[in-house]
Amino acid sequence: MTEETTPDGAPRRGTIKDVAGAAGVHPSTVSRSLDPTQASRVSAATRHRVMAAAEELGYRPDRVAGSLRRQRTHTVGVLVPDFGNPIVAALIRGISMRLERDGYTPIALESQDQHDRLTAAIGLLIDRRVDGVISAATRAGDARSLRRLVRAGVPVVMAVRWVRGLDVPVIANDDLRGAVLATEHLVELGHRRVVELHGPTDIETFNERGLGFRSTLARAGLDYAEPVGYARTPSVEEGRRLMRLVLERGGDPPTAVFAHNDLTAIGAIEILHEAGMRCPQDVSVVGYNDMPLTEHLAPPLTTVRMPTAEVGRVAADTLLGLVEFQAPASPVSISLQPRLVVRGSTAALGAGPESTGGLGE
Amino acid sequence: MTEETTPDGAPRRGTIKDVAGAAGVHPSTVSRSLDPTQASRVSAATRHRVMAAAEELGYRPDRVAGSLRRQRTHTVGVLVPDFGNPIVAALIRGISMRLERDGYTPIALESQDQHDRLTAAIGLLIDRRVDGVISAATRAGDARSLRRLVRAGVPVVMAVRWVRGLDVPVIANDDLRGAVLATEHLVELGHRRVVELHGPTDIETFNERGLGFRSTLARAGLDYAEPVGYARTPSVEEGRRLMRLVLERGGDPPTAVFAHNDLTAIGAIEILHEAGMRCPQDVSVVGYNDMPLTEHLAPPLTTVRMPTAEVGRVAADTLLGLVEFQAPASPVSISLQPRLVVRGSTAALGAGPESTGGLGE
DNA sequence: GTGAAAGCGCTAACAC
DNA sequence: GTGTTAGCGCTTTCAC
Repeated sequence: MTEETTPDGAPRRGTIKDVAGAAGVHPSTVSRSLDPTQASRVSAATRHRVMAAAEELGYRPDRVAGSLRRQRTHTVGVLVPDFGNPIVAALIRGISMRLERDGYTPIALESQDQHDRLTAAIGLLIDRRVDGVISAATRAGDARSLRRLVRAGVPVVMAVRWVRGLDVPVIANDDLRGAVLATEHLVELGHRRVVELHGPTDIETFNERGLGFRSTLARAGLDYAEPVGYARTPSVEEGRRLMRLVLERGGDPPTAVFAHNDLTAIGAIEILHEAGMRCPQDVSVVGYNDMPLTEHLAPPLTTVRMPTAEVGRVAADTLLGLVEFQAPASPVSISLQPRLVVRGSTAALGAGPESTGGLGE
Repeated sequence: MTEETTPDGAPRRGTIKDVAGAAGVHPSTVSRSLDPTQASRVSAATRHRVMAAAEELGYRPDRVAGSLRRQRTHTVGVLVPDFGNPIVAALIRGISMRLERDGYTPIALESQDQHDRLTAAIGLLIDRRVDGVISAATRAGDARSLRRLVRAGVPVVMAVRWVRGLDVPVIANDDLRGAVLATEHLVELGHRRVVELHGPTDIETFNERGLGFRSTLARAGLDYAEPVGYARTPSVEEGRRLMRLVLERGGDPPTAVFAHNDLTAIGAIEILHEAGMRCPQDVSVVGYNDMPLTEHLAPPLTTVRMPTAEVGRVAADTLLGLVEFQAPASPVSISLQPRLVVRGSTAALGAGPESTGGLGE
């Protein structure tokens, strides 16, 4: 088995012509034999001869050439804000698994929540001729950039995060519902002074959570106060800042806190402890996301869990629908249902120390 | 501005011919004008005319066609075990940032630590004609699969994880050193009965940590016992299992534990608590990775932090060296230095409760 | 059922 | 400094 090499030493990759030569047929016959949808138009005998030759030579069709010819790359752009975000990890996995089934490859790019990076990533995806794009990185100012994809004829789906004014399918978690679950939980525990720590307002996800919070308070006949501020990022530091603002506002401190995010909740609990208040005995705290390790905190965090991998699966499914068939007249929008995970950071109002969760000291 | 459309309604994308027509030049002149390395061979006047026309038409070169013609996709495969792993997130970010600088696009694929998925991913990358591959997903049995890339003439670099018997550059964390730092810390705190919770042995990273642990004990004149078992995965459950085995072994329980992984450490601490031992008052525990939230645990985890984003950057840098120039005769191997982060889960032997870390009750 | 021919969009070697 | 020509590797009409 002699191995041809190119001038720079790399082995020359076999092409369809090599296989054709070895099998004694025309290249087009090789192409047909290897394409499952066309294979029936080739006689069984020659098809087997071709497959044997291809196997023998270790031939693998060049997907780049195929892409150019077919004007289809079988590639999907996936725009995410941050690879370090556990939500993103679950989303990407859901997307990849679905794409894989249909032979599509994801090209995942990170915006780091910077508008310019998102814009650049979109340009790149257009230049690389992806067949579609799933964006989970969209914030308020990004509609124009995404519209560029739409104008270029690239099917787009928004997943998890979405913005108004863009006529594309949205596959998201039902964040309004999640906030209702969290807030109802606190109300049912008897809490009457409940505040929220609101996430960044340029991400609709958080605005929905605010809506759910507000409406639940109203239904329960409780007072609602405008947030003391809005987190600039979903982070521990911002949770600390907002919680400090709440305590500094004066008046009776809240007995329950709904944080729009687990990290924010963690920061809030730290500040409460530093102020001499115990969680959950004095103040109950609910987070959002159920990120890894939240169950191992002290106290273990009560939080809202979202089916994010499923969102990814459905988003990919929807996108492939657009790619492989026609765009449906009106974009579907799907909300998947979150679920409250009750742990140790919430307790009945005035329940006292005996109801503590945590690692048990 | 009339917009041509294809039969199925998508706007027809302008090609180099359209620009050539608009500028009144030959397509090759357009190509030269738009390529920074060739632009000097075109007169300033026509170049400007071409650029204006390209701008006007919103022309963007088709990277698929370019890839086929140049036999270079400017694409790099990145093989990772798990998108949900924070180490992986940092690695991917380091890699992407470096690749971006040179106009390369990462194609990140997840093996989920399954050999067959890794093999399939490698096949995919070959078919898509990536210019190089960075693998952080390599385990003991995967050398053959990776060798397929080498044989296909694709430059390969191993990052973070590596295996023996593969003649490619390795950019990794110095895990032996990290284990030495962790173990020395425990020894210096006066601990004499120190055990390790050993990670999966098909990942060299963990074997290195075992080596560092063992050698440090020897140097300190302390007894070393073979591990009671090996974690099948780096997880909380496996930490619980191994710690339980240690306690069941009988004899004096250890006063210090070196876990090869943060999650394992967390599981171990849980079991210690359940057995009525306090951390760090009765037993000190060191983890490995410094994953997010470890500082917010009770007690905050003492652990080893690795410069993983930097590993990614260097790995990408090394790979691009192989891609753009020749392969250096002998593969370089680089180890980056970890650093011990001392927090509340370790304390001096017999220091008593007053030295407790944690959120302070 | 198979072959011939054309061409996806681009770039590079070669002319002039 | 610019145009001409060829062709990357494949798929897909169109003949027969």
